[in-house]
Amino acid sequence: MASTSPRHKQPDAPPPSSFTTTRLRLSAPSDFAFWRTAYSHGWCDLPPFSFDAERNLLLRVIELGDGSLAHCRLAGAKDGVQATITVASPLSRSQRRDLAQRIRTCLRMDEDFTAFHAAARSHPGYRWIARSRAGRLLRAPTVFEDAVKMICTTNCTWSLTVTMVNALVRTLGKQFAADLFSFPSPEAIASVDERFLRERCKTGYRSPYILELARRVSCGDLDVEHWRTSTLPTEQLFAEMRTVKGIGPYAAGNLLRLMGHYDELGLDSWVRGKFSELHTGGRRVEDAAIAKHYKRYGRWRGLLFWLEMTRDWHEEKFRRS
DNA sequence: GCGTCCAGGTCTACC
DNA sequence: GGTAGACCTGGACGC
Repeated sequence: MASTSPRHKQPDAPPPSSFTTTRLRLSAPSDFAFWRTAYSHGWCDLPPFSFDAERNLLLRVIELGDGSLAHCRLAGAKDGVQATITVASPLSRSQRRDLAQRIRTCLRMDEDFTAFHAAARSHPGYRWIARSRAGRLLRAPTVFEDAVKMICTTNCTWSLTVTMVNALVRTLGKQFAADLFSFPSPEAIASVDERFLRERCKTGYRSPYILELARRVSCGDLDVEHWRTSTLPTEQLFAEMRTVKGIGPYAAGNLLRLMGHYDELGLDSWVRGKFSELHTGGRRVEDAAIAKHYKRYGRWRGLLFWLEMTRDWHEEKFRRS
């Protein structure tokens, strides 16, 4: 998971004016908050996502099921999301449905957070979560993209993660317009070798892990997309994720959160420091002590934990949410 | 400017 | 099961 707050940069250049622009209105439950979701962790700062913090916009290129590309400019609306879509040729009805569903998946618009917000209200220290309608965590259109990005967050600084993902997108993604690309498919990554990833994408020792994941997914040996709908108990899903090389306890714990399983914490150095800052006056604490602290919150502990760690991102920078 | 050291998760070999 | 070292890069630091 992105363990530093996203940094605002200039949004990508707009698509060519010769393209067709259309609008989609996506309805959401009353406890949905667009910007709380878009800015819930660092994914909004990793290509193909980008964001405009001045105007509260989330942007990205999405690849549809038929391989066509659409540039999406997403904004919060009174009852959901307003999407401004730019495409090379007009969307068919099925393409519009496909695109709408992918946006809803990224923003978790069809998930029920009623029980979570009720749980948050029952703890005085977490009532702000329900009030601010927080809880939905942004994710990619595909689990494959989430998994590759998660591997790219391991054992490095956030700036290096941005470098790696940016290079993957620019060298192996499909180009939509001058500076706009999709995230590369498993097949695209599987088509190159380890040296390409090391030298062109700067993924270093993670290269064989990313390559193996891409090859297993592209040949059908591993179905990561079913992780989002899996009914497996969290422990088993965690174990399945751990079979992917490069996905250790931290990466699996954070991926689980993106799959809607919130009983793992997914600790890294940043959240350990943040926990110490908030709870022990800066004194270093063992992972077991952090786990014990959140155990009382049951199946929601991983989400309450994450929202507590990142609360100041919104309060200091985006008070409008 | 250059060299050295360190931080950051995961894997593998070894005990 | 637990531990140590390697992996790779960028940033901090000292010279």
